Amino acid sequence: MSQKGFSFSIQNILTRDNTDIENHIGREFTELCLMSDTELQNEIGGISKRVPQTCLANYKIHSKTDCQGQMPSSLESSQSWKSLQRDETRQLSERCCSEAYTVVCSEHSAIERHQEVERMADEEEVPKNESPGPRPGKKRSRAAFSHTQVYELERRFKMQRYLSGPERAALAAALKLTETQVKIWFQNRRYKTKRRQLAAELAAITPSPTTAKKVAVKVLVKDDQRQYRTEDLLNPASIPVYQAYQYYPYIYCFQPMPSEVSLCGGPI
DNA sequence: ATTGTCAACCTGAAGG
DNA sequence: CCTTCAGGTTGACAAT
Repeated sequence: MSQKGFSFSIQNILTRDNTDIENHIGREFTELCLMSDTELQNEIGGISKRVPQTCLANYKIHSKTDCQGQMPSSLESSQSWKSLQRDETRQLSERCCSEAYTVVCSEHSAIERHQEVERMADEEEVPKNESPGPRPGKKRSRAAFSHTQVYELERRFKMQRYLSGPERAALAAALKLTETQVKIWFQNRRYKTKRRQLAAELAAITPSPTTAKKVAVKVLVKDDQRQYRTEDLLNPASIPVYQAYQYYPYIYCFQPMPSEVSLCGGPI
């Protein structure tokens, strides 16, 4: 069975369409979800080097949800499921479980409750009117939005690049995010789009290094020896050109500089 | 260890 | 004054 080049799509996960995955792996979800972590790793670990852990977790959670409504007791005690609920793997489980699990389960999972408690704690620490600056003594956190949240945000962004206040509030409520998170996400997304657009335009007009134009330059110093007299330098036409250097339009920026000085007009 | 990604954050400007 | 924006930076995290 060849598994090379196969990877899960978010759509697979969101729509719980397991057919593709099962075809590639040659096993059913229900079989996989009863395996130990090691067995599962051996079975499907090589499918995607890029997101093995995420896939594994999604795979397992999917298996779990597909076994509803009666959860097999073997699953309940499954090592990976238990591990997902441990603190050290909380982030992984938040990322991978929230959407798949909550879609199926009407009651809140332990993970969701954990998220809620954490969110409430955060809101208590930072009053709503206060600007969200760095909190002294507390490490900056970087939430990882779930697949569903990102999918919905992207979908909405495709439709409209800007949200009104009520639209933002509605979307935030629907995705269980704060309005600030949605606002920042849209800001970052717009900036990202612009950056990529600029990069693409730049790439279109910038010649590649292999096609860089070669021009002649004069060699003024060689082996620490001046090659020309001062009067020669005042009369450049007398100096023969050296052909071996490639032309880089911004090469004048790359002079030896003190460490505090940045290149090309940075802060001095 | 390095690199890429991205949510969070900062600054300054604009608009009400 | 407050909010939102663009543009940029920071820092956490995962992949390599």
